Amino acid sequence: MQFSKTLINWYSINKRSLPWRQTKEPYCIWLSEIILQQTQVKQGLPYYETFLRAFPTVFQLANANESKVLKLWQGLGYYSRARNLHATAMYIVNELNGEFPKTYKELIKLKGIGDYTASAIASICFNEPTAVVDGNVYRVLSRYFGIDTPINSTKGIKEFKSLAQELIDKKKPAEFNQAIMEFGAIQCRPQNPDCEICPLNISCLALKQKRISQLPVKIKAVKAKKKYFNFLVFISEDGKTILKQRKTRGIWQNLYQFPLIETKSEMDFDNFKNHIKNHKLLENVSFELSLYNEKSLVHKLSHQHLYTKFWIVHVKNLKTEGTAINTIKDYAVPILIGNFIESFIF
DNA sequence: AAATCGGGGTA
DNA sequence: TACCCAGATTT
Repeated sequence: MQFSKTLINWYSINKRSLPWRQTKEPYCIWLSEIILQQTQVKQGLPYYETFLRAFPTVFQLANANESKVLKLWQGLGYYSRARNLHATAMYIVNELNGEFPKTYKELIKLKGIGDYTASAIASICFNEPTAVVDGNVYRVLSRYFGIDTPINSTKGIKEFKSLAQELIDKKKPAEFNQAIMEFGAIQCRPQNPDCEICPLNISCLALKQKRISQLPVKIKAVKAKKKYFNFLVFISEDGKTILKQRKTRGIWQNLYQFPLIETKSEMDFDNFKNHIKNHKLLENVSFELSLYNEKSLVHKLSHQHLYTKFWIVHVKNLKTEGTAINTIKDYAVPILIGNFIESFIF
């Protein structure tokens, strides 16, 4: 197959020098693959360095507290990746004597490892010919073969996986898998790819049919819902505030935040002051309320747009234990909270 | 099968 | 704005 040879040749010339390409250590490859899920290389790179420095092997990662892992993950998003990373590290150390499974079939049983990551580790570390299908692969295959099956449909997922599996170079699975992904990231990029210099332009069906900009096809995402978040930033006279760990399912699980009051609409000062007077943290408490941001900060997530206000609540004493303000930087918080903490003068 | 889970980058 | 990113998991 000329397709595979061309890709591998292109890769040998054009691949970026990246730290996880200097090793075949399963721990390193696993770590890099988890970090890079739905994450661009530029964004994930510093996290990879940080994690490897903090946890050089799976044993250090397994022995860490989840809070420490989440703190280092702060800002990268999709925090279930960090929780699953830590849980799987503990499983590998405690149940597998620190040794990684060596096959796709065993790898995919681990928390946080799905079809893509199991294929990546199995091929890169253990030379198993299992094809990876990530966003890059969907794009390259849909264009080159002119396939308009939606890539996020059940049919599309099976179809592209099957096609990639047919195309993989079984003698060089690690090379092929990384080549097609890198090719998608660098050459066959989402917008305005330079098809003039593409080594596959002669036989690319989408180019021939002028459908490059229309492929791959993807089923439309649902529109994000608006939510209205009001954070209570307590400040006591003895230098404490209140941070609470999110234990509910949903976004930011196990991260910390200021006490949150979600409302049906945007709150103004008088409205909100009246709204919180019966709040359990303010019962029989004299407090002085001020609003940090008159205009809501809009924090956009994939499925929610958070219209956020930070309300400063000065009190003499807290009704709970509280957290010393000079230690709040040690807690893993959503970047929305982190940005506030950085800019606010306590 | 569809929804959910982040945050940053691009055009 | 809309879409994308070395996807996985839950509903």
